[in-house]
Amino acid sequence: MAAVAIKTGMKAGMKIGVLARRSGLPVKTLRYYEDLGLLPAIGRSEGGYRLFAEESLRRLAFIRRLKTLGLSLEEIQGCLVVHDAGDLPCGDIQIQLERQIGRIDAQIEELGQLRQELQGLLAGWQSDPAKEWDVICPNLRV
Amino acid sequence: MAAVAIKTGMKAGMKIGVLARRSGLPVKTLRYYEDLGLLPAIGRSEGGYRLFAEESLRRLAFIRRLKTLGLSLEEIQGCLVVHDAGDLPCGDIQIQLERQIGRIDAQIEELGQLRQELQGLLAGWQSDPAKEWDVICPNLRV
DNA sequence: CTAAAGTCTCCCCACGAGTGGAGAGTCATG
DNA sequence: CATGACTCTCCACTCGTGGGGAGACTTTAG
Repeated sequence: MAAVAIKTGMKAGMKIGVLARRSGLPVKTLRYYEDLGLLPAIGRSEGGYRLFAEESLRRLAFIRRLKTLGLSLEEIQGCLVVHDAGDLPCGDIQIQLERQIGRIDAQIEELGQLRQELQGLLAGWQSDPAKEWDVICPNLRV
Repeated sequence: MAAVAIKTGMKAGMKIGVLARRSGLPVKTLRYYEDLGLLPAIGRSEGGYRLFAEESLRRLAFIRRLKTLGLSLEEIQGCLVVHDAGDLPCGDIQIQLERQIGRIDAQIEELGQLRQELQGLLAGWQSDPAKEWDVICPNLRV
């Protein structure tokens, strides 16, 4: 009985397939994250199988959330390193998110300019102009 | 005299280095374009060197222009095929550019939503909240 | 004990638009 | 004719985030 209690009570760690099912991520992705150091396993089974703690689920949720916010795995890892050092990563995450807003703004700006250029071109577009010998498309004065 | 006139008058074609200098593009890029079929050479010299016509310069200007407008080489090639068939590619280019505006709009929309999500998160951000045991960053309710 | 399912490592593939280099051949100038 | 500049082909690599599969091993259920 005690042995059973110990057995069921001791979480030796999930194998990767269980973590995959519980997190909804492919096994390949979990291995990839572990290789990157993003998702440390607590160890290996006797046969060499990766073993993950419950905490890995929180970690993966965190990673996924930051990924949907547009952070790269490298940036996410930066935050996790802080967390793993025992500190609250909120400050670092804030910085990353602000930087991300900056990137987005730059991109939107760039896209807006491009859009305007395209609009301007199309505004004066003649779909069937006179053929010119020295230009591929007379609408594009290159 | 006649021979000289023929010699100077006959443009046997530029070698790739000349085209590179005159177009401002790297030799490697020109070879790459030629491999893709984007920039046909008029032939080869006896020694196997690519020879390009003057027209290649216009072609490259065209390619560059459409590239700055955000079209892929594949899309550009689509337009050039029409041109090479002897037709005016204006209609096809117009379609591509309109499609490109559509892509840009979709991207801007997506970026705007992401930006808003980030803004919302940062609006209520607490850079030094109480530590919680079951969450990596209390600002991110994952 | 056996068969199936799970897991391991290792390597290649994808995308787009090139870039870099090796080794060999060609051309132009002195 | 020699030397340097030019060009050729072929191969690998870049960046990020994994996916696919082979071949071997481990674990689990019956």
